[in-house]
Amino acid sequence: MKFEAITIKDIAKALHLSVSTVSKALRGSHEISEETKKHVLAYANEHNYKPNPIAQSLKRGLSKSIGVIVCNIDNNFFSAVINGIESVARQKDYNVIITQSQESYEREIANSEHLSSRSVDGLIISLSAETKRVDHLIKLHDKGLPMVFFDRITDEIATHKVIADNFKGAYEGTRHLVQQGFRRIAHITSSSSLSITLERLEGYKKALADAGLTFEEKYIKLCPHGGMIKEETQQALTELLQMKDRPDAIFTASDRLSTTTLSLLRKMQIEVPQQIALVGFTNSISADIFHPSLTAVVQPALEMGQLATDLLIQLIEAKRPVTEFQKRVLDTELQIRDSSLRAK
Amino acid sequence: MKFEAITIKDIAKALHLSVSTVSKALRGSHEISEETKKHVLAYANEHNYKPNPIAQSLKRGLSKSIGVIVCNIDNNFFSAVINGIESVARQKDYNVIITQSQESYEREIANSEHLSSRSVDGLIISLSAETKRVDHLIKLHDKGLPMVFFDRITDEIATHKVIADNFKGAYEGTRHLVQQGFRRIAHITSSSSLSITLERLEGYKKALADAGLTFEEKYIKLCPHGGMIKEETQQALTELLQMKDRPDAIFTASDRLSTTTLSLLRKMQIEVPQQIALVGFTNSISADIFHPSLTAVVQPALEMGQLATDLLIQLIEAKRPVTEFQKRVLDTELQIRDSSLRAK
DNA sequence: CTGAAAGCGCTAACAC
DNA sequence: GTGTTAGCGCTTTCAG
Repeated sequence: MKFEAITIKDIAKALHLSVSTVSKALRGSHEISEETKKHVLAYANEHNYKPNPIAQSLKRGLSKSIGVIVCNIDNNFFSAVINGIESVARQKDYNVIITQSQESYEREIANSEHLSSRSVDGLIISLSAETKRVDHLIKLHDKGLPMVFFDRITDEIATHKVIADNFKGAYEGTRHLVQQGFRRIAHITSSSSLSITLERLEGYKKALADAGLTFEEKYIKLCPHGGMIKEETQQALTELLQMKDRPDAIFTASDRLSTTTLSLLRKMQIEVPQQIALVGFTNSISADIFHPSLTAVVQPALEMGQLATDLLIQLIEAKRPVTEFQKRVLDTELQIRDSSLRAK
Repeated sequence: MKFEAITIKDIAKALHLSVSTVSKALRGSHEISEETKKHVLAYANEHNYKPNPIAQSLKRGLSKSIGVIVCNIDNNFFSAVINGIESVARQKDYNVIITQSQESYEREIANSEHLSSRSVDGLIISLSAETKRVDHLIKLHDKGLPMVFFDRITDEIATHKVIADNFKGAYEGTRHLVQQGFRRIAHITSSSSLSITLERLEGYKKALADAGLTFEEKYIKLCPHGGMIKEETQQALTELLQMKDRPDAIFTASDRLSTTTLSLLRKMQIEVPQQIALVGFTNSISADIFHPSLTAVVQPALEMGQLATDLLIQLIEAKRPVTEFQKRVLDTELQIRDSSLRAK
């Protein structure tokens, strides 16, 4: 089975014109008489002619589509980013092809190779938690494939980048816990190779330092798969809770980590915030109905997606090679709820 | 800027062969000598040759990509379905292009037209809440575009369909409330034009009937935009709560409606389940950490996506027109949590 | 103002 | 076993 559509040739035949005349007429060229144009347009509309985008792509060497690689769609942060990507792409008449790395380095490589080789005009990427080397992307970038990074970025490729103000977000989240009177604040975060991990860690450290609290290495727990593997989070949490100077608060660094931590605490019947407080990065639309409602550092996910797409399309459509690259840092928002409030 | 890649022609030139020889060698044709094949393969590998998928598509008249139209990605049910679609598509070497209707009829039409006209080989669709007529899809289907419906389906197009057992899911959810001792059970649901609305309503009614409870029209509240517009849900809820024989339980029919209802009840400081119990269709991965944890009718979203994709690819790759269509009905699961438990 | 023809990268008859 | 050629649908010189 295949889908049959009307082509320029069909129109030409029906109207006793040449294909080139029809082609020009359809695109409103000045060299075609008004009358001919009218005929052609009328016939095209009537028969619902749509140019074959594949043929156009082959001709132009551009596919009018952009590829997206995120770790996982099933995550409020990334789905909101994709929402943003989609809206801008649609408006500029680009298709969006979404792929997931599932935090796997292998799959990230496979996806990037699949998406490249002419089938997309550019790439929007957030690195997987497992990714430590970006040679696969450097190779594509060197060959001229435009790309924009967001959220989990790399310094090794010179191109546009869009991130939230991770330092500030983490700083504010941690400072809030300090202000509430918590003193032993743990930090559960992702793979140490991710840019966001470092930035958020720095914000956390600074907030402690500014409050005169000493930073304790033992309170930092890494989850190399960013919460995709529940056991990692379980393990991190268990270790924290077994310490003799057990933390009185936790600051989690990502969407999945935040919800998983809350879920695990609940299973262990540990009361939040009475026994341990919690603040986390999350874009969950349900943070207000969690038990307890979750104090959240929220990223402007939609805007990040929109901006990344704008920047990518600029790169794709640039007449001359772009040499000045932007690193856009958008503000986060701290939404204070019950999970971080000091019991009176 | 555009992405330059090596072509068959380049290989042919370098090896002093013809393009057809190279083409055949690359696909391991028997008519090519082992030696030539070896040379060609070696050169291709070395220079990282990848066939241009656009040219292949144009040639074959197939794009090896499938289009998806869902109302919204930012929703645990749909993102999980997409996860399923993606996994099967990837495995069978198809690209997935995801679009969102945002529950808008207009956008559904625009998306379906955009995706068709040869740029995708088939469509996987869940209808928007606003959609009452499916002429736009009938037109495409009649032209030979394979499509598979899931979740929100239509009877007007003869093709494969994949749904959850909405009747049974709603029946079990409602019966559970009855068993817990609730008697005035309201039902907040989506647009009356959606198949899922009807099926779930029937399950709800049957459960009441089997329990000897009389069905009350006034306890049914429709949200024509399926929860996308918060005010609709707000309105529905307010009306229910102001009744003099106010419901003692609510059964919500979709992901968004369930979380929005819970959120609104919390804002109004109405205790769940003490003042009103709640059971809802939802695939939220966080239902266990809601306040209270939410009793959920869960759909096998991943499997639905996988199955729909399998069926679609069968249609696309069928040698002869398919005339026997399947309607696959997958089981739902009732996860009982606190929101529906009768206070002792 | 209109048409013929080349070519985007690839495949597949059909020659040789 | 290898090469020539036509053609997928479209755009774009270049002639007429």
